[in-house]
Amino acid sequence: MSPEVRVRFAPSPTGYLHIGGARTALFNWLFVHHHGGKLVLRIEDTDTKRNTEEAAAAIYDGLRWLGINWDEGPHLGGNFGPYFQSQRTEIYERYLKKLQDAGHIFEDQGALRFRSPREHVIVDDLVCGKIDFDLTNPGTHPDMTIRRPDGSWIFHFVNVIDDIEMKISHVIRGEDHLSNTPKHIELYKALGATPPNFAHIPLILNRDGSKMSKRDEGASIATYIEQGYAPEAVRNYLCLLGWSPKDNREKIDIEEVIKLFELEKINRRNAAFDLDKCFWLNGQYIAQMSLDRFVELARPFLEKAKIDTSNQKYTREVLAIVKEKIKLLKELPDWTSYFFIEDYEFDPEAVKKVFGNNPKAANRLKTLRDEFAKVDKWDWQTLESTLKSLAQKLGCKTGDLVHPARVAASGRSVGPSLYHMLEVMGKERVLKRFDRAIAQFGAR
RNA sequence: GGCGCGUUCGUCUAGUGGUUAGGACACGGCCCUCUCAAGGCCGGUGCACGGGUUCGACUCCCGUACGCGCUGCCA
Repeated sequence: MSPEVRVRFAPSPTGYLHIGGARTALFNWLFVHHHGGKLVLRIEDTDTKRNTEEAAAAIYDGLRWLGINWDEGPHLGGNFGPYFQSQRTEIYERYLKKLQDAGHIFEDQGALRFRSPREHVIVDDLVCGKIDFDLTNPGTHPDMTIRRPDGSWIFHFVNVIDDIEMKISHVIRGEDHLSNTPKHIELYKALGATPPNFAHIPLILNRDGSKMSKRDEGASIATYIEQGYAPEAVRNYLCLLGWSPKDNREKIDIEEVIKLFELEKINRRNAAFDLDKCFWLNGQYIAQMSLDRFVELARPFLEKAKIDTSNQKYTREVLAIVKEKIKLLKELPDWTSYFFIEDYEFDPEAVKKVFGNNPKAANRLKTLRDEFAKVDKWDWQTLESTLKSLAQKLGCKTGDLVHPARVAASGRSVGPSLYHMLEVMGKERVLKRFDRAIAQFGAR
């Protein structure tokens, strides 16, 4: 018989989702999706009884954003709840009684400790292999505390109880727990339970190898949400930390990862988090995603910047031409605001560079304006050929017309392809903008 | 200190006894070009060190160094 695959992600509610936690959750999720089974989300709030829901919200948000859905847990329930440790006291009492009756527990200054059997414990880890821990020496491996004098529970105990009660088949967690595992196995044995399979995955560190803490750049998933990363890109990057498809692919969709994912192929060495590469991968995702998806991701960022997106067709056309330029969604307002308002500001640097020391620029712009006024078919191809033939006629470089036109129409020197930009803006708007610029910069 | 785990370009990685040690990010150069990007091409940088084993080690074994984790009445 092969029992159902049941895994869990068991964070404690700290108010944010750590990138390492997210990766642990992701590997659990991948494992379940590869084999079929259930992912349980369990909130380990033994220590902090207050504000659990609030502090756990960041975890829910982060997981949902990454597309990591759970099958049992908060908001969903399930047959093995409650899914908050703070609500499971009776269960823990029951198991404690069992251990006490069997003589495994002793009191020490009001706290309760588990008496170790003092044996070697073999941890047969799916990632790390067989490891022999010698727990015979009480000096180096003291009997663990399972309950404090105030009655609150210690992680090692409740974690094991919950995994037994929730019928967890595979414990996939950070390598920081590897050394705790033999202690946990002692508990399983004392309770007559079969230990689950264990898989300890490497940790995620900073670029310099130091431990990533809350303050470090990129440590919290909230950062990626705020900066405007595409969730599928961050998820892809996370997959590549400690795991690889082994065929040099970097951008690989999640369905493919699910198909290839195996715990045995996870690396054993800690990985440094490379924000540059995550950023690059995000750019790849944005460039290659559908326009529909881009529009969907862009919406909240435009709304937040109070950009009027009521003209959906126009908004979509604008987004289509800036899509290939954007690396982070938070850049969107900067790249698009001038499409939506007429009183956009002129970047002084750009004005100076284009009109400042070249009196001809405004005149050229005027000439271009008159040529454009005659254009009937207002598309980028026509605009390009019109502009280029005018440049030839005037004996100037294409850029001599392009730059003034760009500054006139957008107020800045950087932007998407000029011709596409003008096409999207439409003839009437463009001519008006040219007129405004000619009036403003031509008379000096 | 003790115990455990790890060590291939700066970073993520491929590689499991015989390879010019491959890819990607980042970096530098060139090309393309209306700006900024993107893209294309080229380039440098790596098997921690020392012993074995072997005809032959990045690859196997031992040691050293370094890193990380655990060693809590944190999780």
